[in-house]
Amino acid sequence: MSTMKDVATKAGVSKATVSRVLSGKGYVSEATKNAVYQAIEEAGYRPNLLARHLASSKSECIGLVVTNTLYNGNYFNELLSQAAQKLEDTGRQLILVDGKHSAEEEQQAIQFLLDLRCDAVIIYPRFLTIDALDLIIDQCNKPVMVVNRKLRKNQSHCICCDHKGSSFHATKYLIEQGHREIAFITGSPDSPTTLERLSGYKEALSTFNIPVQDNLILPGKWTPTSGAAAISQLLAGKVAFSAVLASNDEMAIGAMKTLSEAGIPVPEKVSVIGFDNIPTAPFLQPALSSIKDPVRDMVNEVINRLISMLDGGYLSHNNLFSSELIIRDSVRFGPYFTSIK
Amino acid sequence: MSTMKDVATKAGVSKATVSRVLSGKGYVSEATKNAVYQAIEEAGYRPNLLARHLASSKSECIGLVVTNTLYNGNYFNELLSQAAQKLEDTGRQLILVDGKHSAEEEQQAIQFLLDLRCDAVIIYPRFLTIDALDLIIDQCNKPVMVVNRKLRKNQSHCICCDHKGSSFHATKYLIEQGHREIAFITGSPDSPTTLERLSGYKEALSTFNIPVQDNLILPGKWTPTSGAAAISQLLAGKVAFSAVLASNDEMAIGAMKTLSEAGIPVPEKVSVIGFDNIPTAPFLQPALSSIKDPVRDMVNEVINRLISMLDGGYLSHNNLFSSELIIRDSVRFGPYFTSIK
DNA sequence: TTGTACGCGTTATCAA
DNA sequence: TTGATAACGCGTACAA
Repeated sequence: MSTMKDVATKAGVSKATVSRVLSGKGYVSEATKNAVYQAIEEAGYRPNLLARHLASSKSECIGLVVTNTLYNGNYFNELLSQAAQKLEDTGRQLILVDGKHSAEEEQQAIQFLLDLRCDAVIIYPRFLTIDALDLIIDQCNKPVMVVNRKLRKNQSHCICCDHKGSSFHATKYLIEQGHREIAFITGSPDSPTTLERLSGYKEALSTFNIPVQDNLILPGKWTPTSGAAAISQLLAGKVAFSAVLASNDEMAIGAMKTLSEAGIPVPEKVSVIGFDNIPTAPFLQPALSSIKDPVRDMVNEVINRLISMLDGGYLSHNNLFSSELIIRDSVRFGPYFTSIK
Repeated sequence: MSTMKDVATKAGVSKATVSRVLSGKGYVSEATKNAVYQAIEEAGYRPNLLARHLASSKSECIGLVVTNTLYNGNYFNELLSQAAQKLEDTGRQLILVDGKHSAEEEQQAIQFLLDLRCDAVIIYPRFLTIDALDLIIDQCNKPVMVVNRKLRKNQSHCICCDHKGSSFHATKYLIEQGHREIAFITGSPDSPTTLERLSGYKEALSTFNIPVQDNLILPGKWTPTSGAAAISQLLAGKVAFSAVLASNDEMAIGAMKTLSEAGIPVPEKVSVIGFDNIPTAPFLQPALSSIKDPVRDMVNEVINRLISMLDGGYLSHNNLFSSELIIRDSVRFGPYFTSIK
């Protein structure tokens, strides 16, 4: 690879002049400017970004850390594409690195980006605790934003979705439709989101003086298979239920499959609501109502706030974004298995 | 940020010694080693990767270029997660950068990775032509691999899926089931994959002496909506058909929705096959048969070959991977609209 | 308007 | 076993 020095000698000028031409800063005569451009062309010169970033201590890069176990599903796609598109306008590059599958590796990924001298870092955490994240932000001199985790200390460095609130509202909606036996399928036990959605469900029941039944709460793992298994378990136990709230759409889809195989029509006999809103789902299963997370809006806010930290100028703050309940079909009241009970 | 020099003075040694301790190369006494470790701890030292990579001209990074318009869909997810997981084992970092939405920007993204001195680059091209890609590989001194594009010149630098072959076989399968009026929904016109799948369809028809009917070939845009529209067009034109081959699963899903709304049972009256194999689809619509692209296998081969270019030692070559036809439900023969015709 | 010289934080090659 | 010192390629005061 040819360097700036090669270009300089070829054009008969010094390195400094070449640098000036490239950066557009400082005065250069038209004549030498052209000579330099020609030399660049002839040499097939390309700047070495490592050297440039090292010398200038700027990189115009924004890092994003996501665990590869999350490299699937609609949520990640929206996060990534929105971040990339939003950053396009600012002339910065988005760099995704793998958080792999442990808190330690997640932290290493952040360190990697920092060591690469990224201008800022976005974290969509999976394993790191709130305290660990707070500590990282404290110790780090670069702007850091955390998506989907409510921090204890650095609250302006995080953007969250009101999972508990939206779960509460979904449950409330079902109750208002007349449902009283509402099954709930949880997410993986290690996810904070799992707890938030579950607590929203419980709180709504309490608010309406409906007792929480443990046998209506089924453990899931975010997958269609686990959703299907949850319903099988319910049916095998002959537990009465007229509605299902699944902690994501994949599980809701699995649940609906089991229901339909058991000859239980949705939503005539059982209403189903999922979270996260898979785009293709309504095309296949209009009866699946869903709660749509405002991923795009959150990412938007994250980037805005990062830019403001870098350039200044941004003011408004909104930490907690609310989900939207999408009713794809009338959710009707028809308690199932009540007679059997 | 503290540097190696800080650590050196704190430990009472020279930079060179610190470097030796960190790299593990060269002889260092246990005593000074410990002193250095302690100084590193106290200083909260972190290596500057820019400087390291600059000095060593190695980065242990592999770049991946994908257009952000492709940051959705199952295909991208599999590509990304497989690449990340595969690279984990080799101790290298995967860096995804955005190819944005033009050939020029796609090339810039590659240049960016090269300028960052990535050890190798993987391209999943969307806009760059074969010739442009060949040129890039010729001019580039780093290993470059192209996914899903058959190059003219640097054939060992690309891995492809046999789209034409799999489309041929799917069509052949339908013909063998007795179908003769097979509708085909294309992908976006600017995609090479679109042409390959279409030509496989046409070739199969020719092979069995079935005339290609232009009014059975509908333009799609990869989306469920466009698939639905294609079938609407078919029905409005009262064109006879007993099977649909959609160029991806999203369109197949859209097509099935229109069919079911029109009261046409799948697969009893019309058989539908899609490409790419969305994981959740079978949970919702068992009647949708699909052709599964060997994304994981291809990425696997790409990484293997890159590693071999970097480290040496890899031998076998397989440029063209074949898809697998997944029949989710018996595809039956039942020409639709034949009576009307 | 241009060139010189130093710094950015490492690695790597010599001597010592 | 260690320490100077020269790269690595570029940005940038400062001087000319």
